[in-house]
Amino acid sequence: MIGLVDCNNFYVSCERVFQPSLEGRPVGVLSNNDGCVIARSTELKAMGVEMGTPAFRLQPCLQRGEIHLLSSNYELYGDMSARVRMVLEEGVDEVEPYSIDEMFVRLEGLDDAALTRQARSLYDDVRRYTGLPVCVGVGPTHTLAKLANHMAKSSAAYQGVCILTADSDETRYLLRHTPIGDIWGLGRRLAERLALLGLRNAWDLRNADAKTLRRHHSVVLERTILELRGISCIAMQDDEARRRIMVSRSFGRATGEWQHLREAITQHAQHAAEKLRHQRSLACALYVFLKTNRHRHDQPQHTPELVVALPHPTNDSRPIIATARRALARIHRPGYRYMKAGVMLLDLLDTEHHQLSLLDTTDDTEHPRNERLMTTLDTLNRRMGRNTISFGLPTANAPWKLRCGNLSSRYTTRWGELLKVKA
DNA sequence: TCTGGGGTCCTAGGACCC
DNA sequence: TCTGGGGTCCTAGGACCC
Repeated sequence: MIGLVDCNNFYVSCERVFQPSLEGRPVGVLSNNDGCVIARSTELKAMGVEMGTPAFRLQPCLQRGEIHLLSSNYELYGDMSARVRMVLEEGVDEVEPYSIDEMFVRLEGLDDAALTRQARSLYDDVRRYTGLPVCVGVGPTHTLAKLANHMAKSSAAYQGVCILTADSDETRYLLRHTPIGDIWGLGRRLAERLALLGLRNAWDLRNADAKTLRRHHSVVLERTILELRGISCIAMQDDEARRRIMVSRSFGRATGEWQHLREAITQHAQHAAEKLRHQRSLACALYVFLKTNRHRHDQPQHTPELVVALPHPTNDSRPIIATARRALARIHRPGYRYMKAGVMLLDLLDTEHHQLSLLDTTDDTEHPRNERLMTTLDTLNRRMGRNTISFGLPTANAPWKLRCGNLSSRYTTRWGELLKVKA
């Protein structure tokens, strides 16, 4: 069987671990730049605040003190996620992180009673050791585990743990009451198209002809149908290496100035290179883009982009930054007010399997030195905080820097920001 | 005034090969 | 008039996820 451990209102819960006064109150966490709501506490959801609501629309509630809005603190959330993973790894053999707040676990060779005990103990352990509330869903396939988790979350009767078998009355009942759009992997588009065929809920789909639907739609749909029947089609993924690495941010204020754009791209290229080294990969190419503010219909729009090859496969920040800057120079057009910039690393290779290029002119003795330099850089930045050492010194108060008006402390990753306890 | 930042997989169609 | 039958690789774009 496969379990899905999903943290409840993850970002909000991370904040509450260190600010217990937020417990029981309507709390939202905002996207970068404090732009819109990306996580909501149960209380905030109950007030009718939708995902993606722009922060400015909530100003009245905020000023009346009815709600709390926090800037997002990814350093904290990332670290809390790693802790959840460690707790799960104590309890089960195989953990597959699916997103920052969800992890699949493999639960094999257990009878019904043992399965229930195991799921319950994962539920208790994560809460006890990290302070985060979770729900646990268990099923014969990823898709059914996902559904079970949804049930555990939405009905208090389950007390946070729901176990579904392929062919029980309970499963049948739940499938009948699950709209197609709520099934993992099937979105709004497909739901609309399937509705035309009279298929409305998961039970209809489970009993539909998988081969025909594959022909008219896609193999993804066929797999989902089989998964709903309890036939596992989605493998656990063990390789953690990403195939693309993207770093992009909206700016705090729009800017068209070359110097500012160059700083933003430099910073993004640096962070991307850091991520690249962390997963032990090399990039062969990169992609750079700029965007103007698409919500400003009164201003001229420009969204240039460019893919360029790197001189050779590398994870060294310097050629990556240099290439990104050259690409920027080619796409930047004066006279536009840009609102977002980004760098994506492409065609990633595993460091181990890399073949040195005949055309690579770097002296062989340079490679180990460059590697040591990058390793030192990463170690310092990891220990002392990101950007302790960086290429180029960004302008103070540059317009491209993020706005984050209500950022909580990085309680678990910065010595200077530890929680203070008053006696 | 103010609207996020990442990812994945699949498909269709073009270019090209024998 | 008639104009094969495979195959691979690459890319853009759609759909979906959190």
